[in-house]
Amino acid sequence: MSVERPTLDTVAKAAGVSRMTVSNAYNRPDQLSAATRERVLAAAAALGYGGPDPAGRSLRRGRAGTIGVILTESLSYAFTDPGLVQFLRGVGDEMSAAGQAMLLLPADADDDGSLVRSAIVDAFIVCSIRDDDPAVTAVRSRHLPFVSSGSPRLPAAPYVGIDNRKAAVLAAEHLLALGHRRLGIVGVPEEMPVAPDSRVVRTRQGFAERVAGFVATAAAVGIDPDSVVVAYAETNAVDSGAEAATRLLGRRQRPTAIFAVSDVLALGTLSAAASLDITVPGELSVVGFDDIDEAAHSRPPLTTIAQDLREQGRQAARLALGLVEGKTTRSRPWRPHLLVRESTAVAPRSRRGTGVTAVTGDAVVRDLRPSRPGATH
Amino acid sequence: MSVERPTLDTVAKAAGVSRMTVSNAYNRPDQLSAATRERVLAAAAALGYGGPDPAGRSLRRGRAGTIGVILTESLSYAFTDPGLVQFLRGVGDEMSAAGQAMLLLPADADDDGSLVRSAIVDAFIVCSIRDDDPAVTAVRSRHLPFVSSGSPRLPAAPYVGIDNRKAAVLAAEHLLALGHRRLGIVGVPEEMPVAPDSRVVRTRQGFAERVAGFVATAAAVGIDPDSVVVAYAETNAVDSGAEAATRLLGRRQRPTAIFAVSDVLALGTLSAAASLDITVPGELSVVGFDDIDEAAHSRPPLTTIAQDLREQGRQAARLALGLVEGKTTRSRPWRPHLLVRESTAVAPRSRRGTGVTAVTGDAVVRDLRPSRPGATH
DNA sequence: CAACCGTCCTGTATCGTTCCAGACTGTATC
DNA sequence: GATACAGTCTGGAACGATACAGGACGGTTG
Repeated sequence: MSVERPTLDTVAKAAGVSRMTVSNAYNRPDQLSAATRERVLAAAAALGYGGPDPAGRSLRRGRAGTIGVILTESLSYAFTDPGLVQFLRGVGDEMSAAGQAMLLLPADADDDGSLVRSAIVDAFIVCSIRDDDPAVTAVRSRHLPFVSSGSPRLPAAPYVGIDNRKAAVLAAEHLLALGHRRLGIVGVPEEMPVAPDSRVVRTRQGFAERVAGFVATAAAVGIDPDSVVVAYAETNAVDSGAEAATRLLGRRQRPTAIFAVSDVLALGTLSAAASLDITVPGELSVVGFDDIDEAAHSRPPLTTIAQDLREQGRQAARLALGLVEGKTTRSRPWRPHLLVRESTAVAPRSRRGTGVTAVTGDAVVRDLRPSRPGATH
Repeated sequence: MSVERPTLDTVAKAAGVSRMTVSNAYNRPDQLSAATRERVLAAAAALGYGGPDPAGRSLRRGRAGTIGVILTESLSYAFTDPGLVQFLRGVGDEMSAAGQAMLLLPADADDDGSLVRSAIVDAFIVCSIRDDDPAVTAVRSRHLPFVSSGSPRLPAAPYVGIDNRKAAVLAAEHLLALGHRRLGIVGVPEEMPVAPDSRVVRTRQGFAERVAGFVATAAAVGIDPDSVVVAYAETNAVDSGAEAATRLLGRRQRPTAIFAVSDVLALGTLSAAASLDITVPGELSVVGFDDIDEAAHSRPPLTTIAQDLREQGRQAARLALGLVEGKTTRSRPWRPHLLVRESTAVAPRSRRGTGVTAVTGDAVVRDLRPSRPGATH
């Protein structure tokens, strides 16, 4: 037993052939006779040779056969976010199909970008990381193709994602059309510390845009923006969402409708309402965001802004794989839509006037649409 | 703009230094003067050099800085299994801490093991894949250290996981102690086709052992093993679980207690019961397996066999990282335990005799414990 | 003045593979 | 009998990086 790992040369010598023949035995069986191949593989087995070293191959070929996925947060947190998991699932779909592997890189363990710099990949997919994060800087400096996804849209890179502001408008329109005038929002701070002990990852999943879009839409029909109270959850987790919603629902004039900037938070909101014996949608309407799997199975099933995160993941992967091949496909922005389930209903009869003229839902919706469609591009 | 990517040599020539000095500018700033370093980096930037190529480094250093995680199924399916996600989360914890990345390899896209053979990693973690799967064969042939996890325990490799049979005994003991005698099981076929269009991955997450352990325990107190009906779900998913449970609950003599071999299936069972207006735990007790996050939040909260999958992931990662360093740490087998929440209760008064002598819970439990503890090791 | 120091930098060898051009067979073709 | 031609196999030259040994140099020391 030698400590040295055998190489193509070792095997070649043992089998009495050239190095190249050994390589061919593994990679191009048609380039040598079956007998020779047999002999070579036998020699390799005897030496405990593990097959051509991928590191050598990757160097020579100039391809890694791997796409790097850079996650906003620690891997640990990433897996707790069902939306992100859906996205990764989509990426995985395409990777499997392309026979490639995916390398998961946590941005939070990578203050100096060293993980990114040492990743043996052909391209990157960057998930919801701000432009000024060291991980993004590192990606740029690698001069490898990359795709940005989620939010924000990184300059000079193909982007997969939705317009969060516009998406939130859909939620607001829906609730206003149902007659709701006392509105609340469960949000997440712009820069969310992922865990108490982790550095503040400069993440931005578009939560702020969602809040802004919602408030602006409400304001457009005469609702005082300051009356739309935003309760911030500490993190994007069910428990935090429940905690924030409890604060909102404990207020003197509690809202009749809550927009949660993610389904996870919306689930927390449902749970908070249940604890306080507030019926949904009878006394409280709840709209979520993302349409994660659980949204369909909650009680009641969640009305939400659906963005097909899995398909977005697929598209991001296709884009990245295409870039490796030198294709510069452009992707169209993604279209979210409102998915009405059972967590929203007509506003309960208010105990006092709201000061806002009642309008029919349809009228409101029409009024709120951009007057010059497409001009916002 | 040249098509050629610049290398250390290109930069060295441009900066008027040796190749090694450029390398040091990136990797060992203390090995050269600040002025030279500045000059080198400026030249690199001007040329659009992306920093030392990790492929070359990996070849030379003989380390990849990456652990490969081989998943039973397509990446797509993997992300839908909360238990597996928890495990991956644990792996991620350790990887982040060690400053390493994790490479996700779907076994199903890898009929011939080519993905495994071309993975640039220092070690593998194999998740719930049978010994005879091509992916496992490929791992073996790589002669790299690897850890097996879940089930089955692969020969000659460190293992992280529980004894599924013993774990299921805990579930059976609990239900029997509550007086249940008409028992049902929601299981998953031994070889589960992950998706209609995918090859049959030869997976085994220990589901069969769980069924066997449960039935044997019931038999030990005089229950006819054939009376313990097993309904097989097509896949390990909530909907499939609900479908299987519905079959079980539609039987003439419907069971008063159901053991689901995973929490996901148990959640499906709860949902099926709700649809059929069967109260849990009043008319039906349900025990799950895994203790995924959702188990605590279901209605009612799920009694389950807890195995700390996240911690198992951590341990698997530590083991793998250790093996790379040449440490041959041995791990002890993992200990599952029964976590009683609110989905189980004393059996409803039976409408007819069961033919089994009533025994107290405690007595049953004691009787069922192995007579020679430790002898099964 | 020789010996020696630390700092900064260079040159060569090597990691394990694959590409490429060509050489050597033996058979078929003109 | 020369030519062409697959089918096999070989040796040299990259691929892009790092390890390592050592050289140049200005300065200190005895």
